Amino acid sequence: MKILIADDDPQILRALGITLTAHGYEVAVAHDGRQAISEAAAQHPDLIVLDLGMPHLTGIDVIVAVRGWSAVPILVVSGRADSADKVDALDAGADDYVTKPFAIDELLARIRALTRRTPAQSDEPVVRFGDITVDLAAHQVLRAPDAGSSAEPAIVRLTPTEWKMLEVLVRSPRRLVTRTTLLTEVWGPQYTNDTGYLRLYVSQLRKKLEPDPAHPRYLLTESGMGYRFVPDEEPAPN
Amino acid sequence: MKILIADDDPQILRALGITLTAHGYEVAVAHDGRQAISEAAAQHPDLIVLDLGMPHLTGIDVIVAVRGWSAVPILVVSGRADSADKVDALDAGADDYVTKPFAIDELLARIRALTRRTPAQSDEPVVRFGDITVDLAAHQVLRAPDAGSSAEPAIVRLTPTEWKMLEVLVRSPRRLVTRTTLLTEVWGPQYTNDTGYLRLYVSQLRKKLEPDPAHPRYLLTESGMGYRFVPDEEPAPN
DNA sequence: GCTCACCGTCAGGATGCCGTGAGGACCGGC
DNA sequence: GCCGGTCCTCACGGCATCCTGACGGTGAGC
Repeated sequence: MKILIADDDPQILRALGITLTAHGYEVAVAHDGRQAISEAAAQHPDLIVLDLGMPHLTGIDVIVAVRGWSAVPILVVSGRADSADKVDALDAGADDYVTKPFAIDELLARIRALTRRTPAQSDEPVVRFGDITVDLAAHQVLRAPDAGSSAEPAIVRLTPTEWKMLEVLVRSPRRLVTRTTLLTEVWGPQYTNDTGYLRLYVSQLRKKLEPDPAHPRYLLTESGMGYRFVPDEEPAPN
Repeated sequence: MKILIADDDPQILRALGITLTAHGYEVAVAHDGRQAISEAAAQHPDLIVLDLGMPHLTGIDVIVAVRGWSAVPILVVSGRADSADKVDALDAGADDYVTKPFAIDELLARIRALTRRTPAQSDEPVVRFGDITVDLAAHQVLRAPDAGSSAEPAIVRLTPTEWKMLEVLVRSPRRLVTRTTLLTEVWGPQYTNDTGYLRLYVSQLRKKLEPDPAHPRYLLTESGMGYRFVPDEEPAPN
């Protein structure tokens, strides 16, 4: 769940960012109206927390611009408590309006209320290699059936640890992933020196994903350093 | 566009009724919590303006009850400005919270904001799997009769908790639903660690929905991660 | 050819998670 | 007050997952 915070006060920006991150949200920021619009377009946030009093563009302009192409929930935060301001913002397309100063608990509750109506729709990518399809959003791995057969794609069952490991590798295609980063990402920050699980789980992943586990083609090992996920470049029709 | 106003103060009730009628809304009224629930069920309003401080039932109870079967927008009006009250109401399922005294213009703008958002999601689908039909809009689950029999579809009775859980799963077909998201969606944002209810309700849902509860086909469990609803694709030959 | 470090794989046991039944607490209806 | 329904707690058997230890293979350096 990604939230875009648009505010020209760096202090508020920072405080809000910390709070939202602590509550499990992914956070993007913008310092003025123009940036708010471009970030909203680039990041596809699931919600926008928008300060009305920003330079370059008024908050109303930002709302109208974003509403031009997106139905993302917009929560306006403003120092002005005048009802005319609220009416203007809400009628421009905002979904909620909170006046400063506000209780952070209330803001969080309002964020939950708004995101409750439009759940998820994350645009996580789908990674393909060989006859394997990794769907990051659905947490699912599928194996395409043999060519010519019209059977269903088969579900590849992964254990939680196997999945986390595959996720880390697949999110950094073609890049070397150090043994220590793999350990900390999958098992936690306190795990730093390998005692053998890495080799085990790489082995099991290869057994489940590689066409020929003995000669890996996608999950490569860099001796002494770590592992590397390499998707096949061109389709390789041969 | 029909709005249900629930308030025990006849003066406010009357003033709001006149204003809303003048703005083209159809108006229904309730004088206490119990009546609010029954009117909401009978009238199917497009929005509910709910006073928190009513006799017979607290406003929170009304929200929870209505949310048990309906997603109608709920705008809470209350004399209490304490942020804890706001958080409780919003987390119970309210969509907005306005403190008295309020400007009538602002209330109207918030009503417009809430009603603007809902028609977009009026495409409540009907989900089918096996001999089960889940009607999200009607909040009903039906089991088709045996083939050849000309009997009526039987209604499958679900408790409120079972329904919420099924709804969350069915709304994300094929996607893994984490244990924590299930908990927060069904029991509320403050519930985050399982103490066993999840397993219990999944078990009961399977007992009511699965053709063979011992070998689930639609409500699958991903050990260590969560659950997944998988509708059947095409018949899947061989 | 030898050593050594590193990697891949297998099997077995410990741990934690899952499904399910029984029973108590609570609440609204009669 | 009694009763039916719903929700939750607790306990137990079964199983998936995880980790450990051991063994063999490979390649680099000498």
